[in-house]
Amino acid sequence: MKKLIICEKPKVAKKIGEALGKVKKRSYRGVPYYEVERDGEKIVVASAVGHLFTLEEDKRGKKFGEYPVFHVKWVPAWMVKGREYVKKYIETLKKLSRDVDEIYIATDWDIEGELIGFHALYYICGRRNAKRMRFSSLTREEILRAYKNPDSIDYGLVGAGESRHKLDWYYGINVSRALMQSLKAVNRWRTMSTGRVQGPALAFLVERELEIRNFKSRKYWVIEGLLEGDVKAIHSREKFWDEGEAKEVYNRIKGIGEGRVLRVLRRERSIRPLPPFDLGTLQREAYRIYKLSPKETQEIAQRLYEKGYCSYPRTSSQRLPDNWKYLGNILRKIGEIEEYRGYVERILREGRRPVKGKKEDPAHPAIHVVDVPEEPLTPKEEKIYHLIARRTLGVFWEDMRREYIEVDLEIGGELFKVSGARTLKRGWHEIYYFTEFEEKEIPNFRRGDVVRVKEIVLEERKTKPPKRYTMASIIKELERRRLGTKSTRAEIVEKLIKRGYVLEERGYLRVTNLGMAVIETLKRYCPEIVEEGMTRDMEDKLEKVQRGEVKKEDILKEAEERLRRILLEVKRREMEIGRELISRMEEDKASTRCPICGGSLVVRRSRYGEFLGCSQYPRCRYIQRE
DNA sequence: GCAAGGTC
Repeated sequence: MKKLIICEKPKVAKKIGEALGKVKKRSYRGVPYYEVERDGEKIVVASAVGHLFTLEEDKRGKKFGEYPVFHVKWVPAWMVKGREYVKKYIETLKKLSRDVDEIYIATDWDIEGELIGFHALYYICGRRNAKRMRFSSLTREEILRAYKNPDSIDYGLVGAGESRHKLDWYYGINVSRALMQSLKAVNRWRTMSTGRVQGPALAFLVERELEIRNFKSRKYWVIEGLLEGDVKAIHSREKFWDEGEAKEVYNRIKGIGEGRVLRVLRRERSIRPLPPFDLGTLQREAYRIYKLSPKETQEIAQRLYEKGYCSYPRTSSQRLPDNWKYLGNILRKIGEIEEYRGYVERILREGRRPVKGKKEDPAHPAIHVVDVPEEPLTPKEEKIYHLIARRTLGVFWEDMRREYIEVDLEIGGELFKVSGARTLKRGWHEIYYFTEFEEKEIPNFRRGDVVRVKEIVLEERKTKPPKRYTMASIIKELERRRLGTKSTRAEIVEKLIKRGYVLEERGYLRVTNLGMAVIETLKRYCPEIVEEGMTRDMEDKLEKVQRGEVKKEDILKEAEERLRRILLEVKRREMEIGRELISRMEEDKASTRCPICGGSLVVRRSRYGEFLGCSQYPRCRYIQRE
């Protein structure tokens, strides 16, 4: 009996192999796989590298840029630029599956995992049936349990997965093309895109942009009492919206030189260590502390993972593995680093347990360091590594103790407040010192004390518009709105920037006029693509497909018909839309400009086909090559 | 060339 186990990624193949027994590592065309003997059977554990197949348009008889298009098929992903490496994985699976009696699918337990596994089985191994290992963590016990009690493939889930890809393709490709063809209709060109995630993401950036544009600042007044020793007391009303009222209070008390302490409230608070990193939190912290973009942080974390220094980065878990032996080993390793030794020794000696965060991920634990770098890291890798290391260690450490003091003060019959805060014990903050806590010492007020008031100040202030999103805050917002996945959010944001819909300006994301125009156009013609409800709606439909309540062909057909109607209308108005987009784009002086002379780029035709050239030809002979 | 999703 010979068995083949197909995993989602190489690292998991290794883990599963090792859980099943003593492995022999082999490789074919540079792709590793693992052989194990178990109960007299030979087991080969190999893997995919995520999706091995991708959707491609059936271009027969189609012109470039034509829409609508709905005829797509699955093709090997190595046919796509930049993904050539997929080929050797497909070839390896093909070779290994030739003489096996039984196949186990051991991809991640989710919609994409089911599809990845089925595609490998169907297109590479030429089978429809296999056993299915489902595990929610990669511990030895869990892997063995999944191996001994295999499930079967959930074809409903496979159908839902296929539908997810196709729906995203239908909407994304067609509406993107409609935008581009609208430009082309007025003889201009520019890469444009939108989709189920990009659309709503840009839409809520636009929403914030409009809030800022339409913001009317309001005046308000604050009254402060300056006390001895540079202490500020603030009138308990905080904001006076009425100038007359503020002045009345101010005039009444401005000459008063004394105040009386009514109440002193001291509260001690314990602050638990910040939980271990999920990807989103790591991205936010790396941006906040080092100004690394979420995409770069993700790439660095991926490299640290590949080098074996950190755990799997694409996780939404905030919990370390629940395995003391494993954690102990890791801690001992981190303890080899001089600056961490003292902490590690105490954690081990006292058997300290890590705190957990709220978020969980069935497939992976929180991001943690797993080893000490042997080779020197780049400066940025160094930063991320130690950020993760300190976070990991801090999770085991003691609570921080803080004291917050609130003082109520009476000045001329008005209530004022003074607040102070200080750290009593740093605890975990000693290790993970990247968060700042305000230290605001105030005198030791006691109830009944009479305090000298040096001056009463009346200040006019203005309300401020809401802040724009940053690279970091938008990732969190996407997460909150359940748009995109932990793996794709950073890329989505970069894409909006690349398209010229959004600019990063002094650290803040500002929507360009083009970005605004794209959303306005989409809202007018196909509002569903800018509504985040579309994701929710799609998920509902996919669940029905999975449960077998609806046929995938039906929901695909429905989407197709709907899009055909919408796109027909868009096509009829291409020139109008194109003109609108162009005029808004010009306001941005965006990169439709010729980089040589500043003229605009226009579509030109030669006997070799169409190309983009400078409008100033023949004065300027610039041609854009892509 | 356009999406979104997996992974190196």
